[in-house]
Amino acid sequence: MSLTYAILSALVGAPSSGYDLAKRFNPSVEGSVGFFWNASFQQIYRELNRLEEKEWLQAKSVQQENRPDKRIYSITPVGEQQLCQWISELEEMTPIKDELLVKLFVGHLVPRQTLLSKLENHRQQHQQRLAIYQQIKHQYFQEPQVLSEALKFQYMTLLRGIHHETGWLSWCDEIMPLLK
Amino acid sequence: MSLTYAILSALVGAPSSGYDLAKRFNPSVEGSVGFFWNASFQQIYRELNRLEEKEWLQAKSVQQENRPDKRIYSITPVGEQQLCQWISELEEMTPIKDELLVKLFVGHLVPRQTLLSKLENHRQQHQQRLAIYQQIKHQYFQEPQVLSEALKFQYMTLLRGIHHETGWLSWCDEIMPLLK
DNA sequence: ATTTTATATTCAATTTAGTGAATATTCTCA
DNA sequence: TGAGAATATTCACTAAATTGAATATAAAAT
Repeated sequence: MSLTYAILSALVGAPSSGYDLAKRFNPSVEGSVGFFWNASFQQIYRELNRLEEKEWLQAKSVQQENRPDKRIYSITPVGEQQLCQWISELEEMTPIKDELLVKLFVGHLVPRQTLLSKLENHRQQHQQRLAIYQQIKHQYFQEPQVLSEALKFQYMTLLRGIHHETGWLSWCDEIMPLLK
Repeated sequence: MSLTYAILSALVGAPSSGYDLAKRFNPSVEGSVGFFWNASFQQIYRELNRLEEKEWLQAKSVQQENRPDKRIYSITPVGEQQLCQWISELEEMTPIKDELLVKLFVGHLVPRQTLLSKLENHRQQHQQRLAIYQQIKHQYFQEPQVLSEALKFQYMTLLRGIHHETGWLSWCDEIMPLLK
């Protein structure tokens, strides 16, 4: 259900085409909803059509000369009202669901090197993702206390990404010695 | 696809009924797969039937006197082989998908107190979950260096849970002042 | 001139996940 | 004795996610 609201949220203050949205739903784009939600372009276009039909979004066709024409979606008052209501609802903690941990749980069934390689690989990926987040932090959020309201909230989600990645790194560092 | 393998993993060395499995797929049961995967009992029974049909699992009916009869599932050699092959495959980092962060991203649309209450609530839930994990750690994993191979891997997944919760707590502590 | 890449979107099919309702047995507690 | 809780499982429906294919325009690269 949340893709609905993730799209609505992404469009608040930033009307976008499906194509642009799809890019923003990718985790390595700055200031992006990709920090905390992701979806394929097919999912996004489908959801945009549903939301337009419900009139939570409205679309404006834009003729372009240098590229194919596109449709820019923006949130309607009804959509914003629905979004606000959803925000106010109670939500549960998101449970962990992670393939790597399933694999590790029965790690004794495979050679040690298999898992060690996986962990080294994951560690590196988390390190890279963290570097992206840190770069965004330094570029756009040098002085958090002077940010606009809207940006302050985006900064908080970025911080969540940073804590997420540092948590993975410290875990890797703690368990890799146990594996050797 | 991973529920398949999460179930296979859960049954390695611990044949169980659907009912017992369903309990183990709950995050607050010690030594449990619930640390890193969760599923409803309906999902689990359905998947057990599929896996029995594929002969990755076999079931043994057990008559009981004090309770309704049950079927105990255990992994077959084919199932274990499939599990090992899946473990060896490459997996991606699991992207974050979190409702609370979607809500926070557009937090400026609602009163501050709404989000502050949510954060306090989440902080408390993560704190409680962490306490459960710490308790399990102290009870079963006092001396990690002397654990059996199988238990050492389970310990690593428990540590992941601990890092996950501490990461959430430190994030809450960092952002809550920004919200006030 | 042709291929590739980027922009921009749609449709169909399948798989996986999630929810609600229902059934049956036995124990415990009032 | 009857209600409720715990054990044990199945069926049906709906929603969400995944995958593959397809179409079209225009720029850039070979």
